[in-house]
Amino acid sequence: MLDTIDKKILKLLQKNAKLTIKELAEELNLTTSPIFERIKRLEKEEIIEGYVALLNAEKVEKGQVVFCNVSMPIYTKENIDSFEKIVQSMPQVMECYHLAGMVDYQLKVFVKDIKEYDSFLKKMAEIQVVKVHSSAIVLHNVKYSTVISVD
Amino acid sequence: MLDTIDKKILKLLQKNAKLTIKELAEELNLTTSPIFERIKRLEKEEIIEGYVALLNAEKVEKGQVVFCNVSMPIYTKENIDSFEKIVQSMPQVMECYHLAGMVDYQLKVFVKDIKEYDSFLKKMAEIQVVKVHSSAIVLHNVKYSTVISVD
DNA sequence: AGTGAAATGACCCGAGA
DNA sequence: TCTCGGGTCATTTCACT
Repeated sequence: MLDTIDKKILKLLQKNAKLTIKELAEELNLTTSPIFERIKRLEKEEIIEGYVALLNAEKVEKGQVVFCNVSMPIYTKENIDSFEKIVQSMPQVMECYHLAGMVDYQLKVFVKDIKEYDSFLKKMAEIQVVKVHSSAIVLHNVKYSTVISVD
Repeated sequence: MLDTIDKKILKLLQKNAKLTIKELAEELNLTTSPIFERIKRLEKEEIIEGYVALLNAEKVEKGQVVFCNVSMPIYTKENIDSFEKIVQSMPQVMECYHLAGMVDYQLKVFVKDIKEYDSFLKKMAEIQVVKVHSSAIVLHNVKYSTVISVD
């Protein structure tokens, strides 16, 4: 499905989506046309999901990351759907995973500071179908990457 | 520091970095020049950290997400530096946070399947300065976003 | 699947309000 | 800070290998 050239294109575009087709072509010893066609194919097959700008969270006053662990005491389809919809609409929640383990869900939340996280927790408390189990405050970010290894 | 127009530009580029300056200009009822200048300023001030392509993890055979929680029994500067460097060099580790709480670090790991996670755990076991405390398998992804709310 | 060339369109900059 | 306009460069398509 993906040959060596495709993988190299994906590796490079994951690091820098602003690389021109010409630059990619030079790097991979090809002309622009095949690179162009390959990128279009990777987009069409949705291997490339999109291109986004990444911001510095601290510089936009969302530098505090907190993980919020919640459980769902009454585990029904209605409660699952309801909770997941709410979470998807909350802009502070960057990520949410349904886990196999002690807690049912883990939310990664971006806030300005702990005070703002306190407000967030109050909103969570209003969601009847889940109970906040615990919070884990991030002291510092060791690694954040969007680059998936395609080797 | 950021006015309404800057915030709108950031909001749009976080969703789709392929928007042309012309399209942004039309959306915001301006000409291309001010949009161009503003984007250059946001890049220079590193509010925009970069532009990346996002891939579909399942389609590149990295569809299994696992959170790996580790603790560091002997908490010294040397051990911290050593561990953080190793983590940063591991391509399976997408994210790693130093936490205030029961466990010291949480790693978000992308693997093909549980078998591949088993191999990963064996590598973690070789790192002398940390002990794997627990793993949380992701059943499904409820939300994943790179868009930070700048309102 | 690749090259090369030509048209289309985006980026980028300077002059002026 | 903005508009307008033009030169330069990247993207996209196509005929051919």
